[in-house]
This record gives sequence, structure tokens and C-alpha cells, in this order.
Amino acid sequence: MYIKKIEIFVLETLLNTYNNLDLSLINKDGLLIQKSPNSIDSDFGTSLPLRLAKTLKKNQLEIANILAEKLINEKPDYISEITVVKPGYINFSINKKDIFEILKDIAFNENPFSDLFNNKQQKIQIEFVSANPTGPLHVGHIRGAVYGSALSKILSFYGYDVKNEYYVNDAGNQILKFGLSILNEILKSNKISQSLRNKHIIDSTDSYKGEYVKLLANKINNQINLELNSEDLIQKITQLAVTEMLSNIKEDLSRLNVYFDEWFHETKLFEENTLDIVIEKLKQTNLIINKDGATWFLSEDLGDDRDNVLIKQDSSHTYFFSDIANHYNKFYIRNFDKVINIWGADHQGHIKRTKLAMEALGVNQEDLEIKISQMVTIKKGNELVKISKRSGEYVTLNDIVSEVGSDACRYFFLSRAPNTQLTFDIESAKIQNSTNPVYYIQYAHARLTNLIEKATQLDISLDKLPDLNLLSEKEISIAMKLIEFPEIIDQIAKELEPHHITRYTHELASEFHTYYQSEKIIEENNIELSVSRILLCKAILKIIRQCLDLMMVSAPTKM
RNA sequence: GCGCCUGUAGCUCAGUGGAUUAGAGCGGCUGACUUCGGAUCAGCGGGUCGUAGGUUCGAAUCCUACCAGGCGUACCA
Repeated sequence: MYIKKIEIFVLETLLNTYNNLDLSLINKDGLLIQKSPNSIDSDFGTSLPLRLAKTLKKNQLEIANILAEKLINEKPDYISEITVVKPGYINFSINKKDIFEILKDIAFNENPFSDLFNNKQQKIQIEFVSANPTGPLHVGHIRGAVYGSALSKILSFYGYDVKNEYYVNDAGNQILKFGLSILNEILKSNKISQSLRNKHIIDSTDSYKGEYVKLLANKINNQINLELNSEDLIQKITQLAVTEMLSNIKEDLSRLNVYFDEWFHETKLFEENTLDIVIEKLKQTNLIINKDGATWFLSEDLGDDRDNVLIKQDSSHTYFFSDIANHYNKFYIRNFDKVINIWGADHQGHIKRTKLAMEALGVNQEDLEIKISQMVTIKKGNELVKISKRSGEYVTLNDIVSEVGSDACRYFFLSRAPNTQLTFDIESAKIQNSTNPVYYIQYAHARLTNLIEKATQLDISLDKLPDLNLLSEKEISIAMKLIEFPEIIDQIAKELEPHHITRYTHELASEFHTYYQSEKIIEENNIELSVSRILLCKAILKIIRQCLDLMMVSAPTKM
């Protein structure tokens, strides 16, 4: 974590030099310490003098020189050189000895970077996927599943106590419609007598279609008694169908390595009267009124576009209401310190009102994070595919995972920022399967494993003390890349966007492949050098394996 | 109409106000081991960063307007 260390060092020196400086003027210009670009012969740099020129009413270069002089006087051991570069950058080079120490730490230590990845004492819940159990997961759900599971993994690696949650909407109109669709399908069977058919008359104009409804109907058919009255029958069917759907969903998700700690059912909120508790609390805030026979939450007063109904004229509750209750449960019954929701883009309009309602209930704004996993546009060649549960036009998660494989699938979705729409071409998915960059990374992992295996056989083991001074510039620059790893994790934990790890891992793999091709790493007549190189390779292997693990992608030793 | 998101190479996408030349992968073209794994490596070609203004010492990045696309805008979930 050189960036943080240098930042603290620079800020201290700065405040000693100019003691009544307003730091807020500096911060708006982005990161204070940045990695030097490749064309520059140093490791890190700061543009601080450029930012200060106006406030201090001094020449940029002059400030840089004054500051650099102070910095050099106070220079800590890990920095080897501090230079001033036009038009006013101060650059830092890292001491090789310090790099070697960290490199050894990565290679030998069970938990390198332990100061960063320690226990954070914060209970975080992350809710994702949460698709209605009225149909199989489709290709669009893969994105949310991959995003949520990777984020969760990385946050818990970072030291938080993280729980994964799937919220099951097992109440309400869509569920009822789903049950009716199944009953409708059952009644179509010619084994059913006319009298029974007449007993249960249903409106099927708006029902769920698709092959899975028929399969489900078949499966449920012999577990029910059609002599029941319609209401009881539909309840029974719905219950069976939801259970069955959920078990399919679990199985689908397991194929992507996605697991949940809790499957939280909406019906539980009713069993525990959470909605009643919530409405009482909200009434105390004077944000509830009755109008036109319905109960409203006055979100417009809090800055939303409009007010929202909680209890409808027919005294049933809205989705919004049970969602508030759901969040109430997370914060006040189960006592999570922080909740992260990953919602599909079609829920983007709910963010504001949900946050407002939770704030009204006393939740701090920053403790409820709602991230959007944007729409996936699906193409088949040049043709757009519209996914619709009702119409039955469908590309399931299963189809895609079977075709492309979990690793390639996870990597593809993980490598895009969650907030941008992306196009998934099913036709090229097969091609993606053979050209997906994930194999490049896995290949590096396999190569490294075998290389180290070979070194062990040749008795080039690390208990012969490596002399890292033998390493070349190229090798040291790979070591610097390894040291970047915790910065990436830190960034992901702050932004809650895990896609940075794919780029980082790919870059690291690329540096290794290039290195591997350009040098014969194990030189049998130069054991000293080989030992040092193998130490570097062990460290690379360790970080690549760690990254694959965090992406929940397999790390094969043979391909 | 209003709200949120997006527009970067032929395609799919990275890019935290900072460094003479804006980066990857795929596709295209040219090459490379008698060697630790060729699922690799070296190279070439490809860009009005949607458009126009503005702020700034400095803008793909911030602001405004416009153009284009997606999603939302229910007493559905």
C-alpha cells in the first residue's frame, strides 16, 4: 500500500511547510498520489504543486522544489529517490530492498497484507438476484448473480462479516397469477373430467407461458386434490410450485458457484407482523396520511417525485410497503450495520423512495447502498432477443452456462462495470468460450504451478536463501504489480464494483507470460538466480490464485 | 414531458481531473522455440473519446445545452 503511505508522508510534510492550508482545495482534483505512467522513470508521483500554485500564488516548479527539499530531508527508508519533474510533479521511486521484503512476505506469509485484510467488525448484508420464483433464471440474472457473489467474496476477504441474501417474493399478485397459470395447465390435461374442469373456472388471458409451466404442472398434478375448493387448491398449487421453482433456482445458481446464506421469504414479514410495526413507526414521523381510502407515505415532502401508496383501497399492501418492512427487518431485527442491494435496472425508480423511507425510520443514508446491475441486451447474431416470462421467449441461465461454462461466463460478466449496459451475443458466446481471456489467466496459473513443481524436483527450493538483488528491472516491475494487489481490493471495497479485479489479474498474467517467454526462468547452472526467480514466481502464483478465488473462477493446474 | 443510466478502435469493453503517443480482448495482417506447456510471445494496422460550448495550469473524466440509445415514470411485483 505505497500510495497510502506516500500520501500520509506528503500531507504531513505539506502541513509542516504551509501550516494554515485548506486541504479541501486539493482533494477535489482526484487522487493525490498516483502511479507513474510507463514513460516516466519513477514509481509514484503527485501533482500537488500544480494544484497549489494558485492558492499559494507561487510558481509551480518553485513549490515543487521547496516541497521536494523538505520531503528529501524526511525521506523514509522505503523511498529511494524523490525528484521534481516539469511542469511541477514530485516523483517517488521505491527502494528495492523494501520491494524485496514485500515480495518475500507474499511468497512465504500465509496472510500477506494482513494489516489491510483484518477484521472490520462490521456486519454487512448483500442482497442480490432475488428474482421472483415464477420462472427459471434467465441470462439477465447471471449478471446480478456474478456481480453480487464476487462483491460479497471480496468484501469478506477484505475483513467484513458478510452474509448473502436472496429475498423471495412469495406473496402478491404475480405469485397468484403463477399459481393460476399452473392450475390452468393442469386443467387442460385430458385426464381431467369435465365436471372438475367446470368446478375451477379461471381467467387465463394473462398467464405465464413457456415449457417450464407445463413441466411444473405435470410434476404437481399428482400431489394435489382437485376436489378441493378453488381457493384452497390454488394456495396449495402455488406453494408447491414456488418450492419447486426455488429448488431449480438454487441448482442453477450453484452451477455459477453462487450460494446464499439466507433465503428470506416475504411471507415471513407477515408472520412476524413486521408491516404493522413499520406503519406504527412511520405514523410517528407524520409522513402517513389516508387519502381516497388508501394509506400514503408522503415521500414528496422528502424530495421524491410523488407520494406512494402503502395500503391500497382494498386494504392489501403494496410491494413498496413490504419492501420497507423487508429493510426494517434487515436493520432492526437482524441488526446489520450495512446493507447492500443489487437491483436490476428496472428497479432503478425505487431507489429514492426506499432510501427516503428507511431514513425516516432512522437508518443512516450511507448504511443502505443500492447498486444497479444494468440491463443485458441479448443478441443472436444481429438479431435482438426480447426476454419475457409471460410470452415464454426465454434464454435461460442454464442454456448459457451449459454452452459457455461457468468460468468463462463469470469472467465475461465480471469484467464489465455493473452500471453500464452490455450486449451479450449468444452466437459469439461459443466463440467466447474458446477465446475468453479467463483461459489466459488460468493458463498462467497452470504454467506457474508446473514451473514451481519442476523447480522443486530440481531441488531449487526456497530454503536456499534467495538473493533478490539478482533480479532484473523487468522482474522488479512484476513485483511492483504484485504489490498493487491490495490497492485494487481497497478500491473495490470502496466503490463496490468488482470489475477492476479482472483487468488487474489479466495484466498480471500478461506480464508473467511475457516474462516466461523472454527468459528461461530455471537455469540449472545458476542456482542462485533460479532460486530468486522461483521466489518471484511463487508470489505471482499466490496472487493469481487469490484473484481467481475471489472471482470464484477455478484455478486449474493442467489445461 | 420528467427522472436514472449509457455513448471511447470494425465488434465487445477498461480508463480514480494529471505526464510528449487515450488502453485491453476479439476480429484482420506479419513474424517467433531443436528450450521450463504454442490456450504463449513479438510486431503492424485501426480513434473528430456522440456534437457544441464552458470551467481549469491541465478534460474521455467536471458543468451546460443539444443529438442518439436503454430503463423507469401503477392503489403490478
